[in-house]
Amino acid sequence: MSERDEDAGRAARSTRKDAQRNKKALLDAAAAVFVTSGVDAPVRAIAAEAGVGLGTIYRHFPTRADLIIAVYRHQVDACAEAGPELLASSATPYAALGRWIDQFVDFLVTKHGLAAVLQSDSTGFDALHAYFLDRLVPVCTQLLDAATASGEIRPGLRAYELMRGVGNLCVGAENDPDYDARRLVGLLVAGLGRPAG
Amino acid sequence: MSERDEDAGRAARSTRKDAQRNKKALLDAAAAVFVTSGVDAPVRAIAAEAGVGLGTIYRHFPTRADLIIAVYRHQVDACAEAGPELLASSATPYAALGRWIDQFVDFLVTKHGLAAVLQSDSTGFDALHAYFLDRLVPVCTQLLDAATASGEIRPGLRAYELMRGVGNLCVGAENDPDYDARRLVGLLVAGLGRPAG
Amino acid sequence: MSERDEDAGRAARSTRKDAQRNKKALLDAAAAVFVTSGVDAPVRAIAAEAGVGLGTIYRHFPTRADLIIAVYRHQVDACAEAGPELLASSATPYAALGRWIDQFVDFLVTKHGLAAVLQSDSTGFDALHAYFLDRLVPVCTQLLDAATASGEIRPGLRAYELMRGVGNLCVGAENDPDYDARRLVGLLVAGLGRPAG
Amino acid sequence: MSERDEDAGRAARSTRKDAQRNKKALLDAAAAVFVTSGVDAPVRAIAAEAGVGLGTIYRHFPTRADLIIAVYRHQVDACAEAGPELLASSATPYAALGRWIDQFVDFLVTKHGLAAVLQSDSTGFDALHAYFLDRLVPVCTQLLDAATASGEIRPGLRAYELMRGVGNLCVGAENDPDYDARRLVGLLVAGLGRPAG
DNA sequence: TATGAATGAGCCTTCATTCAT
DNA sequence: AATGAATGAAGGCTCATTCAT
Repeated sequence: MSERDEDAGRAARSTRKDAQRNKKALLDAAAAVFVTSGVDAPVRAIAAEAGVGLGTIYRHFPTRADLIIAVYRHQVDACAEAGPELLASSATPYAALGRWIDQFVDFLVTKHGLAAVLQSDSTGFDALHAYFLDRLVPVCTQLLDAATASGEIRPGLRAYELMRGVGNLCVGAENDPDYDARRLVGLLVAGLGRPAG
Repeated sequence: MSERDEDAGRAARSTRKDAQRNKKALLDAAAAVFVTSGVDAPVRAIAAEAGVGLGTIYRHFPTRADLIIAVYRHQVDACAEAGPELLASSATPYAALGRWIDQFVDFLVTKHGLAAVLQSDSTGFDALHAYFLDRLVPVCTQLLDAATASGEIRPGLRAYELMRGVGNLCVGAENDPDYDARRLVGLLVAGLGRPAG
Repeated sequence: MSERDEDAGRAARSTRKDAQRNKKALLDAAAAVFVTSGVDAPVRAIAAEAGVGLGTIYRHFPTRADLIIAVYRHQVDACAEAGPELLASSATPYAALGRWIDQFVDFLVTKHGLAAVLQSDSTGFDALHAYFLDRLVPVCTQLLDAATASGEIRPGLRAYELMRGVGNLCVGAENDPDYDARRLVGLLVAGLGRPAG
Repeated sequence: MSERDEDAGRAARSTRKDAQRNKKALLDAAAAVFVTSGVDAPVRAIAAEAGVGLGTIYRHFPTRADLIIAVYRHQVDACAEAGPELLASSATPYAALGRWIDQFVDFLVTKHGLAAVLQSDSTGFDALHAYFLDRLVPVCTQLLDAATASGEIRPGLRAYELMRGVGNLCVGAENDPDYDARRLVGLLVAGLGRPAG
């Protein structure tokens, strides 16, 4: 809008496109590297994967947490948005909760090192940690409340605690063929159900 | 009983008291530092905490795995020995399993970073990881089998998976007042119980 | 001629002047430190001498062998190229051999620690050792063969052995005013001459 | 003889014997380790080879040079003593010189790292260096003077320089089957001979 | 006296981060 | 804006040397 000059305008615009392209490339590269080497991967590795310079990473994402948040924001948002939808489309709130947890688990299990971010001591990932919880705890709370109201589950478990538990169960799951995080989460959710009678 | 496993009898490698004191100090220091900074803590930090030189660590524990194993051996052993005892003294096998898991959780929760060792990708801690599983999986299997035989739990969950799950639930538990690992483990064990009817 | 072997043309890896300056400074510093402390000198010492950080060395020369080779490459090349020229310009092949050896000695004597690289047990300098020999042994062989053919020297000595001998005679020469490596090499070459009659 | 007391005597005597035994064991061990790993071998390795404690080495040989000197003293002495004998028993002084050098080479070549001690910059081995030269240079001078007097060799080369040259030619010889130090030393000595005519 | 435990300087190497180009 | 060169802190490890036992 404000670029009308011939040269300055074109330059500014093309620059902006480059920047956007770089940002996208960085997010893709970071996602790929995180899967391979975890969220602690060397910055260089990410830059190399993206085919950009080191400085470009720091320009777009001053801290590592900024990058991680950006990488996973879309998926976190999708997960948050799925909550109400599942509640509306499922037979019971407990069923919705189960499905929502399943989706959350799918997300975590496919992102190496991501589950660890849910933990309280994720040093250096505070912003990311906070983002996760800010976005997801309300949704989870809504599901828990509904299932409690319907009498399907025992009351008392807070969403934060459930999410931490689910997150923890997913830690390291992708590397171990003998460990099925989904199954254990299933047991956890089953244990949450009000005992018959 | 197991106190003398290493230096059985008077033919111990070293009888020097200061050396033994240092070894003990190192184990205590390592335990403390592991709580604070995890099992990847700098060797220097452990040496400083113990008030000994760097070389002293390398003398007593040539590799990091040696140190970690030594730090937790006693407690792992105690946990292993508790299995049969609980089976004998509890009302039902499922109750024994629950108590044994409780004891295991108590152990893990008080030793930060330890739970992480149960995970499969504990790079560089293979020896420790193996020690844990070699020692505890058989005990846990015995308890699970008994509870399955008594019809109290659904069959099919392997001890390794249960222990990994419990271990995971305990990761980071000690630092977060809002997260009660025991409670979540309780839900997991409850979920394991055969649904009434 | 050989100046541009590495960064041939304008498509050089890096055009940054400061980087080139640093690389040059590192080569000079390494050469100087090698004279003082041998080719096993601490990396830090070389970095300090060059006035650059530690990482800069590792960037330009990932391994110590890379650095040593780079330090001496030009001179080795010059020496190799001088062989045929001397053969063409000298009165007899034996005279050419003598002059070539003189040049080689001049080279070695002014680069402390370099002579040691000719030795067989230069642990960790295999690449450098190989470079030296690959480059110079053929030249020396040519000179020896010519001098043998002209009947000026006794046959049988291989170029490798002669070069090792000359190299050895030069070890430590620059630090000792009472030791004249050139003189001793002169005796060696004289001894190689076919006895009159 | 002077120990007559029952306890004190036995103790003192046995102690003295132990000490001698240890010193001998250390010399043998050091000689063996020097052959294997050079004169820079870790002190620990020598102590281990000798089956004594670290402190024992330092008691008997406060510095590394002390140990090296002790290890080679006998052989240096033997070499020194061989000079006059060879002069007396050989046909000509030049022949005696050649034989003496041969013996010296035999000595150096069989002791890894020893030849390097002849060099001027043998940092930390100054005492050893000095011992070598003090002992051998006079002998070598005597041989050179005699051969000069007999007109067999060109005059002017000092004993120190010859010995340095021979020592240098022997550096690293034991590890390289393609390098025959004796042969090269032979050429050097041949080159020393007065040219016919 | 002998032992070997302890110390800590010193080296190597990696990688986050800054900044000249 | 982008690049990647440079920096240097951080951490692992090895040994020479001292000194309590």
